[in-house]
Amino acid sequence: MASTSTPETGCGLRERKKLATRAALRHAAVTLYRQHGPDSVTVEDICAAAGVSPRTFFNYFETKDEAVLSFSEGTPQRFRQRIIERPAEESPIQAIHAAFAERLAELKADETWRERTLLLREHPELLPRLNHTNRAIEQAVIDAVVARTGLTECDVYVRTTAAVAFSAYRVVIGCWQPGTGPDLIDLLDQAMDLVRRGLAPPART
Amino acid sequence: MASTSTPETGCGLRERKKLATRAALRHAAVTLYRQHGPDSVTVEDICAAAGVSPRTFFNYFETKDEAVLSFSEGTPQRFRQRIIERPAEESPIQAIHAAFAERLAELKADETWRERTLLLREHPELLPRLNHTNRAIEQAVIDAVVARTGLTECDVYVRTTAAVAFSAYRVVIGCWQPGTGPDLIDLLDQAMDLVRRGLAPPART
DNA sequence: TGCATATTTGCAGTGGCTGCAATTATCAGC
DNA sequence: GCTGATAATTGCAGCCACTGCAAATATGCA
Repeated sequence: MASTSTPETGCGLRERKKLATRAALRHAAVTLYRQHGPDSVTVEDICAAAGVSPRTFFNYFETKDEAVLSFSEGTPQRFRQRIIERPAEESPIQAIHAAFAERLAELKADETWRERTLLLREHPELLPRLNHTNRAIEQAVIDAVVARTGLTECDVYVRTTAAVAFSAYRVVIGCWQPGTGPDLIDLLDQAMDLVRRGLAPPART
Repeated sequence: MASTSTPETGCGLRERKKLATRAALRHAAVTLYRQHGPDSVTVEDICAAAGVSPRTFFNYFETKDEAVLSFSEGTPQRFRQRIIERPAEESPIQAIHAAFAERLAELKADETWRERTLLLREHPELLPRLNHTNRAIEQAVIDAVVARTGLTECDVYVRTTAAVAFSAYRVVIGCWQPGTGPDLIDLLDQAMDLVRRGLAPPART
């Protein structure tokens, strides 16, 4: 449990209880969302399943969906850092590609992430509500490109690169079919290859 | 007024009244949003300004934001059609580029669109809530690429092309500075050029 | 004019979300 | 262990977005 939380668990009882409550709420929310559909689950239901009062829910999450959709703290920062730390000779898009590949390799093994991915496939109406999270990550990519190039945040090259790379990343996750289809990383390579070639149409078979 | 509505105004009084009410609600919503900020405006406020009952608001729009953010009916279909009708010798990305350029040329002249653009600049917290609209347009682009290539909707090339092109389009609108900066269409050409070159880093000056 | 049909409205209710103040649980010093 | 400072949980009252339903009103048409 709490697999999306930062591993440095505080030693105090208080800290541990908070982590546990957070995890319980997350788990209850995902489970109930998958069982009954997002709109048929109330905050009250989630709290009943997690054993806390409804009011407490909003001490942990700002919105009902956040219990299901939010990443662990620091995810955008880690994206940024990873891209920045790639070898200097890589072009921005290459560095982003490599950083995304590293990240996907981790996520493939993360049980919580896989469950959330399933949930999003079962209830696509949730996708729009991911926007808050997505924007944070896209901003992280922008920051990283700024750091690598010295250009400004408003530069068209900077913004286009970040937006294009991130949309390829999302496409890949959207196309992925756990189990049956090609591997996540292979899909990412495929999409990034298309981008590198300027989206030239594929040869007809 | 009602500049985002389809021009074929029905001749009957009923039709005209509905159009007028819709336009009044839209106008009141945008004005109040700009004056007081989206979260300080209630549906009741909007209805008071438009002279209808609060219950009526929800006969016209599904959510409060929709009065401000939704496009006119048929916008996605028109996007799709425009892309499909480009000359067959153009590659998908070229066809999308051309269709987007046509669309932007229209929008530049649309008073309502400019006002909404200003609103989004003043209150960026609204951007995530555009997702509903954005997804409809991206789907239209996907459909168009499917029609042009005969590939399936789930094909990685199809999805990547649509997502990348549309994200470039959004970047352009986001970077645009009405009045002071470069022209919208020039920005689009710039971004699409970057995409065609596979986001190769710009030459250092 | 008068009937069929659309539109508007009021009303009652659900549920997300918030501020506040009271209660309960943890912690640190002794 | 005991105690006061501090933090987390909870209940409560309330705002507001949004919905279904049925009554009232406006429009279109014969």
